[in-house]
Amino acid sequence: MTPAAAAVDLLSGRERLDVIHREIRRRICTLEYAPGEALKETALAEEFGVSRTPMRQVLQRLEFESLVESRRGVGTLVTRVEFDALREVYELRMKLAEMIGELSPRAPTAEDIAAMEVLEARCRALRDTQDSREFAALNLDFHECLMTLVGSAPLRETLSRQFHRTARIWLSWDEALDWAEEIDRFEREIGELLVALRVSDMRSVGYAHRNHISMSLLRIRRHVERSRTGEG
Amino acid sequence: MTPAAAAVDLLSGRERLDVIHREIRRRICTLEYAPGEALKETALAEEFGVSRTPMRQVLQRLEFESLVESRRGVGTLVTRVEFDALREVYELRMKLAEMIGELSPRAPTAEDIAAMEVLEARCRALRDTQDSREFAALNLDFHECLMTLVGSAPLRETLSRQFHRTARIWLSWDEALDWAEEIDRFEREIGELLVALRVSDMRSVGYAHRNHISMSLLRIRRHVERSRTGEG
DNA sequence: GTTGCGCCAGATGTGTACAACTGACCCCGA
DNA sequence: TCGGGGTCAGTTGTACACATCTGGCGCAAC
Repeated sequence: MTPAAAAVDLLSGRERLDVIHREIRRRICTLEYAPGEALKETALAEEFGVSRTPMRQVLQRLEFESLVESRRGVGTLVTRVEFDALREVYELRMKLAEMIGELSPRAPTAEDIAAMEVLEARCRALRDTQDSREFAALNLDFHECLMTLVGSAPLRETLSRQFHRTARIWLSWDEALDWAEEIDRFEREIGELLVALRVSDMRSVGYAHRNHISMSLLRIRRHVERSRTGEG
Repeated sequence: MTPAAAAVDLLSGRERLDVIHREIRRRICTLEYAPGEALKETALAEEFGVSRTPMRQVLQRLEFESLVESRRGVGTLVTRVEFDALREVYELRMKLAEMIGELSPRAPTAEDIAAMEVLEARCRALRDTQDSREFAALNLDFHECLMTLVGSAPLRETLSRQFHRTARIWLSWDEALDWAEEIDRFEREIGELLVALRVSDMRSVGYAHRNHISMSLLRIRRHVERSRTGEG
């Protein structure tokens, strides 16, 4: 029995499928599965200790989320992230982030703040290691932590969906990034959020996150333009 | 062979499933399937001339869209629309509507305007009939027409998803509504959109739609409060 | 050497039998 | 009459066999 199968075989029904879904999504968002790579239902089913039928449910859910695309006779291909689509997603995410403090905002608890402080510490520890896998994991965990602060369920779902759709873009430029600067930026964002959280100012949380997305898009645009110039 | 099966059996693969999905979604949004009603995979599969496997795909997609909920040993239940959830959805839709003219707006063509004029005519014709089925169909068609004007794909998907989630709320108050007033309001909204479309002012389109959603939420709130008062 | 055709391993899509579970009905006893 | 427990018809969840299709490889003709 594979480790993955051992981890999920004691769960039952819907929970098991949720765990498998999260795990495969994690692999896609951390580039363990590269864009364009063909996943195979049979291999995944065997790894997780289930038959093809529930594994296909998971993959279809990922297809609705635009993370994979099933093609008959070929495989289930991990999607690529095109810049135009990414720009539209980021522009939407910016607007959605503004709403965090406006739509049914939830007052942050001491636990929320503590969880965010743990992330801040992990980010600080990351400075020297340049571990891109841990960076990816931190990014996903940060998002999840932020989502717990969103009071409006439909807003939370929408934010989460759009986030995962493009989360892997950073890792694909591994060497091209100024690592220290990226860590600095990330740590600064978490710091800003913590300041706002400690005074229960969810509007500031939303706007700070919005600004982070905005600046990310600017950097992506610069990076893409530089690449195109280099190619032409 | 049932009529539904005859209509879809010449399509193949993904298209066939899309057609079935749209049809069942339509039935839910027009209250042909009442909230709480248990749909049966076997019966639906037989009606559409497919086996349970693809029909389950469709139902799972509807479950992701929060329109049904599968429960083992019971059936696939059409969800109910609670007011708190509805309020959150409407508040999000209001914000999303504002973005129609801001995120990648698309210039309306003569065809777009013509299509909207057809809807206006249908709305006018509806005034005397009080045909709630046609009202529901018109509402869905209007939404679809509006969505063709949205340039940003992620925004369009999100708007559509949130719309369908609550679209059936109107029909459940069939007798309680002032029919003539509802038709008037609807016709006025289409009229406002047409004015904006004719001058290619997509911002006005978005804001007009936002206002329509806002006033709808107000009326829903009034209706709910009146019902609760009446009950208590 | 190049091109084109055909075969085929292997992938996803579909149908079906069986397992697991739920809710209601019925019957029996107090 | 009412309460409780067992039985069972009917439903969704799972596994698997088969149908259908794709892309690549190899061979033959030119």
